Amino acid sequence: MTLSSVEDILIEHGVKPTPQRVVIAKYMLETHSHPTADEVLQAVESKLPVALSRATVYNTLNTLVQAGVIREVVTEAERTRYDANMTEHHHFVDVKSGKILDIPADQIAHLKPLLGNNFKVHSYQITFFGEVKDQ
Amino acid sequence: MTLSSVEDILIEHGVKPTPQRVVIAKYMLETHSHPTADEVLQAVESKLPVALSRATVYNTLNTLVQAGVIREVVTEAERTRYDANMTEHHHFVDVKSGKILDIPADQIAHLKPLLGNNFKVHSYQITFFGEVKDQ
DNA sequence: CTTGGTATTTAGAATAAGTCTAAACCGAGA
DNA sequence: TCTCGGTTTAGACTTATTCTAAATACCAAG
Ligand SMILES: [Mn+2]
Ligand SMILES: [Mn+2]
Ligand SMILES: [Zn+2]
Ligand SMILES: [Zn+2]
Repeated sequence: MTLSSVEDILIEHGVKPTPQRVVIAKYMLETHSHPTADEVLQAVESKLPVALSRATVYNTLNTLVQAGVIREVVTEAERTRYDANMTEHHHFVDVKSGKILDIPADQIAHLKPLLGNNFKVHSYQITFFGEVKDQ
Repeated sequence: MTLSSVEDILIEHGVKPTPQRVVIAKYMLETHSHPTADEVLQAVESKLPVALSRATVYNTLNTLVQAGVIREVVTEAERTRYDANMTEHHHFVDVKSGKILDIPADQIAHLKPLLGNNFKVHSYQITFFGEVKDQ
């Protein structure tokens, strides 16, 4: 992904493409690792000629979430992760490695999930967000 | 729920029933509110003749999780909630009130969830925990 | 009952993710 | 070139949770 195509994506989403934002968005759009803010900082700071502040990483990630470029992923209480895969999908956490894999939504259309034989599901959790009408 | 029946439950789970643990477990077993550690502390401290330490609340909640008396619920990044409902179920977060409701697992056996007309689902997330076989 | 060892509790310090603040910086116009 | 609003920065701050070290409770053996 070229820097200028990342710029285009930011502009399309109404985000002014500063060097910090471009480099962070580029990293998010290329990785599949569902990184934490700190992982983004580590991965990206060497790509800029100036120092990159932790505050800027958080500011940018929050801006990108607001703009609909990325989303937050909450799989553990300790920290938030970020994900540029905006297709409807869920997550599979490998408890051994901690790695988070994407599961396309249509792949679990029939519950008692048959994800394929490569996944051994210990447990899963569905969390709904919405509104309750009565009381 | 009587104090001694709570004691029995703790003993059955291999947890020594101290006054602090009994009072915390009793509260957890009676509420349906998926409280945070701090909410447990608030609700319970007046029930003991001695001061109750935050550390004891966390120690006890962690002990009860380990023992299988309660479980952790992670619906938001900011803090962990606790739940004594150990039946297979998921959670519905009312984004207006923040309240968390239990959804029995069999109630969503057919996806594209029909929870009944009292729930307006904005979004939902399924998180699997398990092991991946290939890489 | 004593005594000593182990588990538990406690207050407060420490840790760590995330936010806030105030000053410096930057870039698009006037 | 000058100005101004938006952005970035370092570091302080907040807050949930854990850690620490001392005090306490409990219990078994003598
Ligand atoms: Mn992906
Ligand atoms: Mn319940
Ligand atoms: Zn994802
Ligand atoms: Zn529940």
